[in-house]
Amino acid sequence: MLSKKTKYGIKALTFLGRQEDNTPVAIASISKSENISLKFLESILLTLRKNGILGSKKGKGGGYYLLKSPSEIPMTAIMRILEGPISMVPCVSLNFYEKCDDCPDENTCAVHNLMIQVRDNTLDVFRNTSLADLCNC
Amino acid sequence: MLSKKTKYGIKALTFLGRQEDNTPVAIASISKSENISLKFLESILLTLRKNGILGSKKGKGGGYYLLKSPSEIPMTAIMRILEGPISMVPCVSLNFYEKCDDCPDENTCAVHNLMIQVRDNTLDVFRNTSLADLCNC
DNA sequence: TATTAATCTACTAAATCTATAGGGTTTGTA
DNA sequence: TACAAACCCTATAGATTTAGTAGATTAATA
Repeated sequence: MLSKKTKYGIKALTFLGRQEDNTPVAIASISKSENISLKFLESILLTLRKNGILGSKKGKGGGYYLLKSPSEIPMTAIMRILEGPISMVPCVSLNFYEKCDDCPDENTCAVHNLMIQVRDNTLDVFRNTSLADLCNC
Repeated sequence: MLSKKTKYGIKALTFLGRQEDNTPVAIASISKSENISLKFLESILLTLRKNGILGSKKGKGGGYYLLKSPSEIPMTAIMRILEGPISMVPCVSLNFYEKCDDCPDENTCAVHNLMIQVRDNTLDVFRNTSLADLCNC
């Protein structure tokens, strides 16, 4: 299941990507427009900033803005920052690999081999989608 | 993330599918062989039985066994029973649909449209995989 | 019939995660 | 200087996950 954190994050990013110019947008504006709890959104945008997706401006007229053009932001990046691993199990994760405690041999593990397929398919979607694609729908 | 419940469930089913004949296998055997907590596995197998995947036999010489041949058990069924919806958001779920509170219009929701793609790809994998495929690796 | 081996049922519990709320601090701008 | 906004820290209720404990029930067998 997609966490609300990710869902809200994507919605906020899409909202920012749809802005005419790239002037900062206040959290409160996004919160109202997208029906997202203000304080929750605050923490989400903060992690997006810390991970190089967003920039911020403090004080009056401040807010958040995209650091790159939406077409240059792949969904893989967004998903990994907000949701974490794209794989359903750590043992098939490219960026967050971890060995399973219980499994003696990955090569003969049914779950492992199945989840590699799922990962590849999901990855295909996210790699071929940028924030720009989400903004145009 | 795949829950341990699902992971263990799949491993147990694979173990059962790899048996020579279809005589009942005791939970304890599966538990030892697959490194799964006995009582946790017990509850997992119970739900698989209640959902028509497994049969059980009580008393001495009892245990669990597959009700159908592995090739007749699609992974979609197993996943839905153990993990629940295959979709990452309820608003794109075929079997567990729910409307989002926050979203005014699904057709223009970026998350919705993205997750439909993910669902379709994941579904493809599960639909084209049966338990038999997992047993042969 | 007594024993044993197994499933079944119910309750509990620790740990972690999720989604939020509150309050105070800092910084930039008008 | 006043204000508006991001920033930071803490707490927390609730849900979910992952078990563990205790016992009841059932069936085969000696």
